[in-house]
Amino acid sequence: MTKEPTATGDQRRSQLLRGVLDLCLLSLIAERPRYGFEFAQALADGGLDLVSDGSIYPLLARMERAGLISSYRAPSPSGGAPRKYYRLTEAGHAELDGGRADWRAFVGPVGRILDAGTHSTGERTP
Amino acid sequence: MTKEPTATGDQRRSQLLRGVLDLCLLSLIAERPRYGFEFAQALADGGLDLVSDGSIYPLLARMERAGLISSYRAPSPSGGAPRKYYRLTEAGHAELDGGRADWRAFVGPVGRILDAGTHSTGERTP
DNA sequence: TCCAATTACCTTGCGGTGCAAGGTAGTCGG
DNA sequence: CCGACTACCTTGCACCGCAAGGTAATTGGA
Repeated sequence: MTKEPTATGDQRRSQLLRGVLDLCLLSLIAERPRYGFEFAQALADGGLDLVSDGSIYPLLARMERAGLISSYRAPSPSGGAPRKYYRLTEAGHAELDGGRADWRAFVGPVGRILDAGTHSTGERTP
Repeated sequence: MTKEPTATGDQRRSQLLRGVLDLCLLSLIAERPRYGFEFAQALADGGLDLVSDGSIYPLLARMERAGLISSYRAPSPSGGAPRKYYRLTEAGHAELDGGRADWRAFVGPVGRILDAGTHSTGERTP
């Protein structure tokens, strides 16, 4: 404990986001059109309180450029600058489906590896 | 489908690894001492056939420098260069525990967000 | 004996991307 | 008219996985 580098734990959370953040945004957009500011909140509501808008806007721009989402502007009902809403394109839907599959194919193995030494009673094939 | 950018899907898998790869290595080492070449195989066995040794060795070096693992050399029984085995330090065990917790705290929310639009029959409150 | 194959380890340049911080623009209430 | 809030976007930084290439040690066949 002399001097924990602080980093290790904190930093991983950031790295974990990579490769999933775009999928999360896609999935959130799939529910209904969303605007930029909303995402950070929605993610925090979902339990992912670690993402800043500085990561989200560039990602949205990238995805739009890639043709996965499209945008339109609408005035803000709560006063302030107009919002830029995003919705999925067909390619976006496909990407989301593929991404969900990727995610599942990733979570299983990783969970298994991480649990390998943790098993409590070792039950199997009921 | 005209011309899938190839990237999107492929690339995500790489990014997914970030933030989890070190944990996987730690977990694999926790089972028993391992050497570098073994990891790629072990990960592939576990279903993660996407990691190259070019990612693993620098990571191992980083973790050793961080005091999470320690190494010793032993001759290869199958002929060839001597192997460099790694084992966990106390800090490594702690890191692994913390990391597992981080992982669980991450998988839940992400899964929930990704599944949000996927509900099959719309069952509710059973 | 010598060299080719095998096993294993490590390094280099590249590209992609999350983050913190800062800047711009539009609208409303006092 | 101006301060405050909402919302969007950009810049500089640093990290890290990957592909490709290079080195070292041991074995066995020509």
